[in-house]
Amino acid sequence: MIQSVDRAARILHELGSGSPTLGVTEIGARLDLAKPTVHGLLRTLEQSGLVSQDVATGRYSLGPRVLQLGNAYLAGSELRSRSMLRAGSLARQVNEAVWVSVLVDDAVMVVHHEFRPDDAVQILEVGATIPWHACALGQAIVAAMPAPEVEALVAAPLRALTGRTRTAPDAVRKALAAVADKGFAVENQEANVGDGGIAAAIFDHGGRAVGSMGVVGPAERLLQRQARSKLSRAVVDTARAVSRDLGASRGLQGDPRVTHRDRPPR
Amino acid sequence: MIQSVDRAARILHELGSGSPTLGVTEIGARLDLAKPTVHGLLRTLEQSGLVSQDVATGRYSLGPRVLQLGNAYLAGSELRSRSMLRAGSLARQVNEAVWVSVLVDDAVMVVHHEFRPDDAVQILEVGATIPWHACALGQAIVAAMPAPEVEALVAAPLRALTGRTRTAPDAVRKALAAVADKGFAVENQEANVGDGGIAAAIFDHGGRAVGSMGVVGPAERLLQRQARSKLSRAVVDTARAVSRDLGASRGLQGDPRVTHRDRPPR
DNA sequence: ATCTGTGTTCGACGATGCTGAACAAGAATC
DNA sequence: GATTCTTGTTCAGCATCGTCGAACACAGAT
Repeated sequence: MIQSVDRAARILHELGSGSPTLGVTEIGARLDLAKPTVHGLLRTLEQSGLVSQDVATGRYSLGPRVLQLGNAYLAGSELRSRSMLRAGSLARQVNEAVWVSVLVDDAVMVVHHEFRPDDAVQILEVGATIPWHACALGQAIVAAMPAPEVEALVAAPLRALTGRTRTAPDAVRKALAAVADKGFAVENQEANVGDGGIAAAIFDHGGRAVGSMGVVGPAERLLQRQARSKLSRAVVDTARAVSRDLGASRGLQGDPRVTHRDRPPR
Repeated sequence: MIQSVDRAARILHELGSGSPTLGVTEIGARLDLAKPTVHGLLRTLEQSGLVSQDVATGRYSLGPRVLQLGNAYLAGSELRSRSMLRAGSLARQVNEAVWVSVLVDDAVMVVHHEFRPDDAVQILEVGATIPWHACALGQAIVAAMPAPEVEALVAAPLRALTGRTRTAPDAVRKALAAVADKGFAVENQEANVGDGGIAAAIFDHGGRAVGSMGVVGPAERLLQRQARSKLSRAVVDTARAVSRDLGASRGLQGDPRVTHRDRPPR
């Protein structure tokens, strides 16, 4: 791992989380780096457009190029491109908003947002992140991951977003087991009061959970008995169809997780 | 300038433009770097989530974290946050879609997209880029920039996107002079056939052009005589209001570019 | 089975980035 | 209004850290 690049990435991450603008000294304190070191890193990042400095205050913030890169990521995302059509069909079929998401660290990030067909004005949520344990999208992915990775996620401290968020490790484990058993996850106001969701994992050709998709909306509408079963079936079917598309895209050779080199890194 | 960080940024840029997935050798060839060098950089970027590797093919692509950063950039952008309300008013007033943009290198990037009020289904264009010389948003910004920077942009080769795109340096200079004179730019199918736009620059407290905003839509609707003058006045007024907001946001002391001599009367 | 292609590892050279101290400017304090 | 904190920035030298050539393991094509 190359030191300076890692530090630069850490600076970007710091600028992206929390305060949108930081000073050299502040960054140095947070990352435990000398002031001139941070300065040099920021200067090169600025030259690449990844960071920009406010000429008036001298403080630094993320540059426009990161947005451009984010857009390029979306444009090139195979999961996104392969799920868009089916997400549209699902949204029209059940008349609800549909989200497609990916796990990054301990949160799911929305990579596609299909609007609820009849709602006029809606906010686009692409790029937004939600703690994995507080939404159906996250629970669906995690429940389908290998046990050791799941344990690492469950063991970390889990923040409560509403009064209904599960934070106790045992409760979360139990919930995940239920999700793995049923094949889909249901969330009832665990992230935002009033909102709920139903989601299922999406797998690639090697059986790895690469993301999830599901419906999102008012809990009372989504989670009443008859809607619930209809929605969950539709979601599971669509997610499975996307998984099939992903698997078919590259001739189905064996599981890449157990192929060649199991040599430990370094 | 730190070498390794600059190279890492260049890799990201390469992954973001053109082919969405690249191999180590290919990147090495494009940037004229040794294979192991590229490999080390990629491994570090991958660990930060900025890049991800396809386990099956071994090729690399942008990682989900860049999208997260892009979202953080939007959330923290002062230009965006200060123009959103006024962009909404403008869109409702003239019943057209409104874009707010920033210049990055030789293209404008859309940082905010206000939908045309009565259109039901529209595609969100935030993060998209358009060559500066082929749209009103770009011409408005560039016409308001210092002469040397303008010259550098005009001197570079300009690509034609439609039959109406101006590419000859002299023609572009003439157009920019007209824009600077009138205070707004008009584009007629120079980027996409059928589409046109009217835009004006946005300035910060130091008089620097930090972006632009304008209306976008079918050329025949926007550019007919009476609509054109009504729209251009509304756009100019709104852009000026945003500029005022930006200037007022940090107590109006003197212009930082012209030392202390020209202190404005208070 | 051979061969070119890939991504990857290793080790040693030396360029390269890190650090502590010192600098100029602005803001806040009294 | 002078003082005393800050802040972002510059400059050196030493040692670290990243770079590169050659060699490896595997995949697909010949």
